[in-house]
Amino acid sequence: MTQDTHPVSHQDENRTLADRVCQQIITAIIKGELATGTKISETELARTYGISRGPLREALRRLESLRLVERKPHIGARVVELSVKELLEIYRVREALEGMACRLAAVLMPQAEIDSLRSLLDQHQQNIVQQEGQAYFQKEGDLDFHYRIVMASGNAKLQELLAADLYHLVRMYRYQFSLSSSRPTLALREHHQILDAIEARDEELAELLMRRHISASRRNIESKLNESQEINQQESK
Amino acid sequence: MTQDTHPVSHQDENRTLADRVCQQIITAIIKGELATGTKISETELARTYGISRGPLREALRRLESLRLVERKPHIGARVVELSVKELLEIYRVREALEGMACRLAAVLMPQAEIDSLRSLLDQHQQNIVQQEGQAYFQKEGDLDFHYRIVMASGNAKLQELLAADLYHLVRMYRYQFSLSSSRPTLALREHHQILDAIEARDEELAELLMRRHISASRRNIESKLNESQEINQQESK
DNA sequence: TAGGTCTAAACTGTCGACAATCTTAGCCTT
DNA sequence: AAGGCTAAGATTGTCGACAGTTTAGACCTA
Repeated sequence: MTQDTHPVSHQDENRTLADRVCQQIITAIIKGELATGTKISETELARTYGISRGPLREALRRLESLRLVERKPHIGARVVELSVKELLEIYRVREALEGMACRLAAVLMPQAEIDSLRSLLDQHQQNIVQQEGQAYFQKEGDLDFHYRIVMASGNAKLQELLAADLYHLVRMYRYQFSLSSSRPTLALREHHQILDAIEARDEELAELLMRRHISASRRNIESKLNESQEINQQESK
Repeated sequence: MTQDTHPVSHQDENRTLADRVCQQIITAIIKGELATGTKISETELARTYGISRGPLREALRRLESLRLVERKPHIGARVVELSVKELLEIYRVREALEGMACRLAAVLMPQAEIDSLRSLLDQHQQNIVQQEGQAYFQKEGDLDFHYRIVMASGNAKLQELLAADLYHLVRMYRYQFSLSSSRPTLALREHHQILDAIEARDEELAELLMRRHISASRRNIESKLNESQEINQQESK
């Protein structure tokens, strides 16, 4: 997802210290610079970013609400562990929420936005052909498509849950598991079908297709990850 | 919702100051003791609870992630304003998420838990008859039913989004708008039907019925609130 | 040598004070 | 008199220090 499509406006030097550092840590975590499971020392991290522990704790608390770190009282914060199980859970949630978002978008999305989104898909097509591959597409471009539909739902709660919260985790999993779609052409066709349904103002179909699309992604990931990688799912009491 | 069915275990005197105060403020907000739209003074509220501003800010941060307060940098925190619009948005989200939860529960919920839930519904029946009315039912009992199904989904993300986050807001709206179901008997019958579908392990039907159930609630609220009350939907830039 | 206990170091939770920003009230200008 | 500017007050953001808890390691015991 590109920076400027993001809901939070980043006219950087106006915000609070905790805000900026929080954003930095998010990036570091998503890109894996702070490895999963790492214990985060408040003192040390505060020194690293050149701030006091106060703002840093605020940033950590925000990261906790994004489910990027876990905190336990008197023990400390660690970067979350990724597990196939959780990833699949997230896809169930996305199936439900984005399905609803798509249904609402089918009613509300202005024709102009539909046209614009259509051209975005054409651009994705170009990228697939040019790069002969899946690199760009599933990594950021795919989220752009989903992001736009969520925004078109006109439902602030949906936007907040998906775009502001869940997508951080999705991006993290993609980076760390190197998840690029093994089916970029198929996924693109599905995107077009979804947009067709929206353009036809067929809410029922739009929701159905979006749910199928995400469900297919989930099953794809499921079969791929269950055989190859074996991510350790730690238990924590 | 009763205290002990809650996910966070409250063996009170073991937790941190911010934890306890956070819980207190949540209750105060939900019950309306801190009126909606009220500006929260950190200094004053800290004095009220006899703690320093540090833990209080942590509590406020937590409340922000629950969407019970809104914070703006350098300006302060205020209790959220309630609006019909947001309440309806929440019901859309619930329809999507609880529909999915119900689908999963239809596969996973153990028979013993189904039986237990059935007896809970019987108990609700008693309450409706005894109190000749809707007071108890929709207020806390209804959430108990939904809560149990969400828990039976076996999906931690769903549980977290619904039970830990969204239900606080739902309870707040119920308190403040005095929302008790105008159709307790009908709602109870729907609950039974949903449970029937789960017991029959019919995921498709279970999801459908739950979505209809919540959707009906939404339309009910919609028609009731749009005519009678006129909640002011402030704009904030 | 294995296990348990105790002690010390490290870390998180909490507090009070200072700095930066916003708000408000008064004054001046037109 | 109305509107804008300025300065003082209040409030939030940030910092450094202290207190309580956890953790790690050494020492002792069996």
